[in-house]
Amino acid sequence: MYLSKLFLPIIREEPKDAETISHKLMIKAGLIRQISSGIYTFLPLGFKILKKVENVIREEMNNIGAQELFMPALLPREPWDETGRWDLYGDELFKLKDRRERDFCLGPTHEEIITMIVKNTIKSYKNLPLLLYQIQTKYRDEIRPRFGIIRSREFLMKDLYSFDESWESLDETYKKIFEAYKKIFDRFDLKYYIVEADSGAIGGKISHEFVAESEIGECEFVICPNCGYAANIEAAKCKEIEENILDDGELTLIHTPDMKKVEEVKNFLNVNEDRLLKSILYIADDEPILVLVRGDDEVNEIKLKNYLKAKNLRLADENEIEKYTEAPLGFAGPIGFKGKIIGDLRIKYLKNGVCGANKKDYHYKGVSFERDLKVDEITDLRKVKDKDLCPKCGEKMNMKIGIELGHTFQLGTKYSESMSAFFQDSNGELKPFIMGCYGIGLGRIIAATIEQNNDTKGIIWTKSLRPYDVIIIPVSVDDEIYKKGEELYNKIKSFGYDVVFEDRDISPGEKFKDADLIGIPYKLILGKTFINEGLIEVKRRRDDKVFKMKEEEIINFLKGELNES
RNA sequence: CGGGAUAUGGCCCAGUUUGGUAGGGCGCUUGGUUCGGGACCAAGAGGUCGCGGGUUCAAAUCCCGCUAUCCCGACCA
Repeated sequence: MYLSKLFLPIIREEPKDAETISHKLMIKAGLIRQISSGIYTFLPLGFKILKKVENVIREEMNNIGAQELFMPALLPREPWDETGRWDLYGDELFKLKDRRERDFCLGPTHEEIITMIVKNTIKSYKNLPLLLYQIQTKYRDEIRPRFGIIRSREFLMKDLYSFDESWESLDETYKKIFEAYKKIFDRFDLKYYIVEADSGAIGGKISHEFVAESEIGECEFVICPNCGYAANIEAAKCKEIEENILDDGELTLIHTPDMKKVEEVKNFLNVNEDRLLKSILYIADDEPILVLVRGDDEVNEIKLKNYLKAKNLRLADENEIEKYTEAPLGFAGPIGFKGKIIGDLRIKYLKNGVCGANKKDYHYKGVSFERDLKVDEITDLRKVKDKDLCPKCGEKMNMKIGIELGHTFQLGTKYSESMSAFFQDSNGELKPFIMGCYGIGLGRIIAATIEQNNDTKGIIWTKSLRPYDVIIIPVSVDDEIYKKGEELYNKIKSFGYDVVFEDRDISPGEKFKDADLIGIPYKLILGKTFINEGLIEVKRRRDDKVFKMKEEEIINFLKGELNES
């Protein structure tokens, strides 16, 4: 490729609408252009890299016997009604109508569609397990698109679906895919964590997220430096912390006018947050439930929902609070509360604490757990925090964020049952498929790679994503040098390397800057070294190391370098 | 959806307080010089100042409404 012919709009200025490194660099280096919020065009260079991502994933999918297919993005409403997701998915689903006013949506994921296809095709256990995947554009109307292509509304995803005859067989399938995923992220030279994720109240048992190490990102998780336990914040468990706080006090009703929030009560009474008891009223499938956590903790609603096995869980509104606690918002408490009360493990150690009195403008102080509270159930309900104890080994865990690259999920029969997708087992009995689904965000792999590999000059591509192997830069416009460059270009190309020839009539500095920005791993520089010594300089992007060599040594050098790193 | 900010040539911005001929840098075109880390000189092309309304002799600038984009938060198989 002659650089003058490449559609490569490089920008010198910092793009004003980009904050994160990968977003800025992708725009500056001419990889992407924004079209609308969360919607991007991949320009030729970006698209070339995207294709590389795609091919690595495709290879590893094919290696485990998964078969590629291609489903539409424009989908009719009916299958979504069968599983209830037309409504459950909510505003995140892009909905539209055709000219006859029929409802359609743009697919955010394809469980319904794949199930529809398989149920009408596979009737026997003899055809299982079955692995089907596609690499296709997904649409999600995200509340807040962010970080360039990391959270966008249209994005390319590899989604794989598995169909098994039993849970045991699914376990094996899952393991196989899990290993393929590790291979994929290893091939991209990404630093990543494998994190336990929430599997939801219905169906699945196991779910994992593959999270790229990064300063930015939206996946919050904890990791134990001792045993390696890692879990998404939504799913993270923690060990009970045994702690002794103060002696019992005398239970007293105190006037706390207008003190509704933990912060206000804390300041008013001059006590620490950990001495307060937060009482939060939830409505779980129409039943009011008072949830107790310590003042400095927060309720993890997913844990709560899973524990209660509730289909619907939400915070009570103000009217419901008045109705059930007989006091306005801010004064709910367990003492005298008539409904079900469940508490977090940590409140067991509460002594001489403070809680709402179910009476406007009043709290109790001197509250002790054992003496004063009647709690129906105690379990782990709080949102894990930095330095909480590991549920496996008891060490202090660290909180981290990162970029979620992939998610694997055992679904079980959630979709097969609601859509009546059955096969006949070896006894001739009808059974629902045991399913799994597994996704990888392709754009995020590019963004995460850039987040992990860059310097002030630009992107430093890793092995499997580099858009080109080598760029040939004739430094001066000297005719002989230019011709030599062109000759070298043809020669190296003939050995199968992906080469760019810098043929633009611009200053040397700009040639170097551009090559560094787009991150080409090796620059072959023809200039004064060549004129004076007859040698060609090879400069490595990764560390700026310069190697001078004769022309005939170049191919061997490249062979060694490019294959190894 | 709450809070904050922005919108002026392809890109980055100044001009708005105090209304009076729309500016700079980068990029682009042409000619010349230059050529080892974002060169220089000269001449050019390119703008409904986000959109709609209002005030005024006169609006990028003042007033009202709307939209888009970004950031923080809430939300998120």
